Amino acid sequence: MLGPRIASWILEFVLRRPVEDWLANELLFALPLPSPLPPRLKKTLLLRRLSSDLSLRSLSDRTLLSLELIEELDRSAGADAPSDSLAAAYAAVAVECTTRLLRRRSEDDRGGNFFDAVNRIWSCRVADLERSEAAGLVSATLREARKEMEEAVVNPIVRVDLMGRDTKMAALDAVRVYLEEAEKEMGPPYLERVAEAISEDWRRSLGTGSDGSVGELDVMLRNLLAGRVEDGRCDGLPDGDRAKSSGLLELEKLEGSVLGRSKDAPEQGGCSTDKFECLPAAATEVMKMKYVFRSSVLPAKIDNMKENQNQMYLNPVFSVNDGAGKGPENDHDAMSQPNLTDQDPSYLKHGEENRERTFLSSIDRGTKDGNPGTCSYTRDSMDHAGAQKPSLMDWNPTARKFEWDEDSILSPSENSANPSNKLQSPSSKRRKLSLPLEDNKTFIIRRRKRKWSSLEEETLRKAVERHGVGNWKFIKSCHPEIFKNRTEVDLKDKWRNMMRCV
DNA sequence: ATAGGGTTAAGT
DNA sequence: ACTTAACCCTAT
Repeated sequence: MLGPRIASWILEFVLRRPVEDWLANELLFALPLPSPLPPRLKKTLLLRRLSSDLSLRSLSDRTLLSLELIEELDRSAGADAPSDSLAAAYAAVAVECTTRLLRRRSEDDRGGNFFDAVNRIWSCRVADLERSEAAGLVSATLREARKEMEEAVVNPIVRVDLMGRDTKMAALDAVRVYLEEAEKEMGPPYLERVAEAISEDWRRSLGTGSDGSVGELDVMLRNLLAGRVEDGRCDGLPDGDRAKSSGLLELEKLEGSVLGRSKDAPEQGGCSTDKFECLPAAATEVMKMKYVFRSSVLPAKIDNMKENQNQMYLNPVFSVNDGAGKGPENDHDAMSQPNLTDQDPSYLKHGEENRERTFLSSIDRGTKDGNPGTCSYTRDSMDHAGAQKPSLMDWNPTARKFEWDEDSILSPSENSANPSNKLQSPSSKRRKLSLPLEDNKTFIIRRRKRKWSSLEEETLRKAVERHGVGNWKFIKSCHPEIFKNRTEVDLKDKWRNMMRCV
């Protein structure tokens, strides 16, 4: 049996190792993780995401978001204030996210993107931050930078000065410094600590031997995946590894004693959770987190394991950062990555990406409304967190539709050739949404209705006042946190509604 | 990306 | 049963 707690340990361990990103992702999907995810695992995922950005040398708004989420996570774990290095990284990345648009200015763009970015990042995002509980992220440096950015909007000399600076290197360095510090603070992966306490030999057999070879670990993980971790059961390990697997079981039992005497273990600053909680596995949050991570680390198109394996051999797109404090020396060989988008990772793009069969089994096919044709997610993070802020790892809120047919569950690759077919009704303009099972065996998932909060309404009202009607995407990007559960279309619809009442 | 028509479901 | 906010689909 592979319990949720052990699954967390394994994932944390893997995330801290230089395994391929796709492998880590597959494991994220395959493992029976607990829900809510343990804070320590969340933080590990976020750090890994940062690490990925760093090794890809791709800093974007999503990097900013990662840093914000880390701050929020630390804060909810009781940390007083974000560390200097976190605040410094945030400031440096914010500066880079703005100035890079200055550098990239092209013939058809007369700096408009830069002005947009200043507005979006500095006038909206940072201003929001200042007013929020996350104000700790707003350092003196950040304030100064904000002044400078706003000055740059009106003063070409400041812009030229900005362009002359290597803000990218500065930001990458700042992120690197923070990462090193954070990983040090986290200490070695939990699994490693437990294993260490039990047997040096066992630890080596997991592939963390002194030769630093990852091959063995890769093989083991692939076996694990090939065997499909189902129903919390891990029966895919080769015989030789079963012993290790049951060793894990023993570990779980030993958790108390081992951790009870973990004085020699490194301090667990920042993220207070020294140990993973063991909570019942509810699919929703786990899925959310999986989405966040998957969409953030993987290249846009990931269809199945086989393809990914091919990709691994033929086209090793990702140069995964060594993670666990191996140091900054590999900066030079981190080539720029064509496949990486600047998109906010927490938002999946389109239907095709949603059509992942891997996690179908985890979807809550709620039939509480008695409608057999609809699957409903219960993804209201407020429900879990009470009056708390929405979950950090909110599942992709912009996903609108989810569909598949029975055949594609059995053989996903064969039927996914032209997914858009299924969207079109052969005859009429619109499909009969209420009978999805009858005509084409397609499920339609409708998002749960969420009433607009007064904060959302007020923010929208002000934003429209400021930026005008119709700039929905821009407005959303100005308030990524407030509108994280809304699509641009939602904003538009809401405005339409608000206008109807007046 | 956005506008506008259409659908769903919560609330009365 | 009716209203309407929230959500979905698709032409442009």
